[in-house]
This record gives sequence, structure tokens and C-alpha cells, in this order.
Amino acid sequence: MRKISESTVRRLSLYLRFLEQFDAQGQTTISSAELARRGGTTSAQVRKDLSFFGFLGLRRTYRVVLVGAGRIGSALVQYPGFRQRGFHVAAIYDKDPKKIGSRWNGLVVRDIRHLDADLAKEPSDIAIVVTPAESAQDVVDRLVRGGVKAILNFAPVQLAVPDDVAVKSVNMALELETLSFALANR
Amino acid sequence: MRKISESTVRRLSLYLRFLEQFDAQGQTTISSAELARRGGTTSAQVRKDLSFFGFLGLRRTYRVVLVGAGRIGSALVQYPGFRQRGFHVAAIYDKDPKKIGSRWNGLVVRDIRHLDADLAKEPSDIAIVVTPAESAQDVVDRLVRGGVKAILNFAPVQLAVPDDVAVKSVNMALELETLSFALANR
DNA sequence: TTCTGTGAATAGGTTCACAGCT
DNA sequence: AGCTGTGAACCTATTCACAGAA
Repeated sequence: MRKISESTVRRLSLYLRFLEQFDAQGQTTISSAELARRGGTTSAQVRKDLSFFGFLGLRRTYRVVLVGAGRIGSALVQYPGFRQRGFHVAAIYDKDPKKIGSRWNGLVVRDIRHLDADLAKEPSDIAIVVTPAESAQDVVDRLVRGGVKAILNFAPVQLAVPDDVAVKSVNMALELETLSFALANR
Repeated sequence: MRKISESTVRRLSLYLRFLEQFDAQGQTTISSAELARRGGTTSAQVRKDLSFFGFLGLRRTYRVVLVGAGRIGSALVQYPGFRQRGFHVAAIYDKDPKKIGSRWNGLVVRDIRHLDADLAKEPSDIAIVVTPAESAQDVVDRLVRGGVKAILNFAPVQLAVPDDVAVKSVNMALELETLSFALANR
């Protein structure tokens, strides 16, 4: 299949959201120029992006497991955007005995020791890793062995995974640093 | 000055962190190949990146104001990475009377109504916006009027700002969607 | 006429490859 | 020898511009 760049996929996701909004308002057509305005890009870009559009693989629901019941994890679980976009947090794991067994948004936090067995029983496509840096690689190794194919990583480390596993790292401090660079050089 | 791409800035920030780690271990030299290994890139890329290096404008501290005392905001304030990298959260604002006055990591949540006056008294370079989508643009307009030059935005909207203000939007659902695309197309 | 789809041109980022330094 | 710095080549993404459709 035709290769689509990540930036294109991002924008397509955005367009899709806008289309849903317009649709909800009963609007049945929309110009590339209007989509461009909403998405902060150009109409040529929108048309080009759309020309790549084969299948986005969106519109299904994904089981997501969350490892690390800390603050960021908490924010993520409660974030309504996930649900709306078809991401269903199916389980939460932690290794802290104080957290294990507590209830989070209807889910009971499970002992990380059960991770491998749980994945064997109920596979997940996607995992979100919100552990401290030290434990992230170990957790990721286990997730990969358990069949997880896509990982959203919040731990500030470079993760090693096989080629057929997709990893996306989010690092708040890095985001701020690129911003502060913009600040210093204007 | 020479233009540096955002991806280069990101990587430079990463290298800097690695250098600090090596330095802390008493190591005084490091090869581009080793930096590349740690950063998940190539030695040629490292050397090229470093060749752009004039001044990153890092190594100073920035005052950061946070608007929106919700879950993500909470996670961010507590995140030690910020402090370590020189980002000092100086004030938190919210408009919910239930949150105003509560103490967060040593800071009292202030009424958003004070934002303009506070910025006039104590300017900030950077703001983090963690409000609901509806109020984000309004908040951003006020921040811009107050002199903020860089905004890290977590609200899922496209923000309009003048050219001399840098905005970086982080959208968790979008991250997951790009991941799920990788999942669907392999 | 306005809007779309798309090849061609341009700009930008990454990799190569090699001369020079330690 | 091994490592660095950098121009040149390459590859990818964005923008242009225009023919054709609505």
C-alpha cells in the first residue's frame, strides 16, 4: 500500500473530527478551503492529504491497557476524548500495593504481575505506558511479548522494540523546550 | 540567524539531557555514535544537528503560568521534569469557585479573573493551557494580550495567535489515532 | 466561475561519503 | 585507525499551478 507520512495521518485525523462536527450540524458539504481554515493549513495541503486517503483504520474500537496508575494515567483514563474516538481502556496495572485494588473510573487497578497472564487471555492492540523511566523498558518488553502492537509512551526514555511494533513517545518537558527555543530565537 | 527545524531542536534537547547524564557519571567525552545510540538516531544525524548548534536558549529558567486546574494540569504541576529543565510554574488559574483557593503543590489556585492584572504585574514567557475546548481561545487571547510568547496547548482546538507567538498543541487522542493507523496498516 | 485533483516544481530534512584531524 | 564536520546527493513533504468537473 501507498506510504502515508505521519504528518499526513495527523491531519487526516483532524479533518475527520471537523467533518464529524460539521455533519453533526447538518452540513453536508464542505470545501477544502474551509477544512484548511479549521485545521490551520492550506487548501492545497488538504486536497493532497485527502488524495492519500485509502483507509485510515479509524472507526473501530481498540482495547487499550494502561500501565502505571499515577497522575498522568489518572488524567488519561478520565479523558473523554479517548472513549469518543474508540479507545477503550480495558485494564490498569501498577506495582504499588497501595494502588492495587483501588477503583479508577470503574476499573480496579490490577497487580502488574498479572499482566502477562491477562494479555494471554485477552490480547490488546494498544498500551499506554506511564511508568517511571527505570521500569518502562521492562514493562514494554512484557507488553511486546504479550502481543501489543502499538505503544504510547510517556516515560522519558528511548524504548527498544521490534520493527513490527509502533511506539510514540510523548515528553512534556521536550515540548516545552522546543517552545522555549522559539522564545529565545525571535 | 540560521533556521533550525523543530525536529532538530527536539533532538538537540535530547542530546543535552544525555550529556548531562554522562557528565553526572564523570564521563568527559562522548562520541556522536554513542549519542546516536541513546537517542535512537544515526551518528551523521547527530553531527549534523550539532552543526546547527548556536544557542539553544535553554539553561535559563522560565516562568510558566498554568490555566486550568484539572487532572492534566495537576499531573503537569507535579511533574518533576519541568522543574529540572528550568520551567517554574509560577501561578495556576481556574474559573471554578470550588477549585479557586485550593493549594496545589504549594501554589494557591487563583481566580482566572486576576489573570490580566497578574500578567501586567509579573509577566510570563510561557503558558500552559489545559482548559475545556470552549474557553481555550478566550484564555489564549488574554494571555497574548498579557505578553505571553509561547503556549503549550492541551485543549483540542486550533488556536489563532499572532505570528510572534509560538503555539504547540498536544492532543492525546491524535497521538493514539496515529498509532492506531500504524496498527491497521501493517 | 469557483472548486477539485494531481503532476511538476520547490523547499526542507536526512543520509552519504570523504577530507582532515587526533 | 577511528572520529568529526560538512558539502553534495538523495529522499520526502509542501506548494504551485493548471486542466477539468460541478
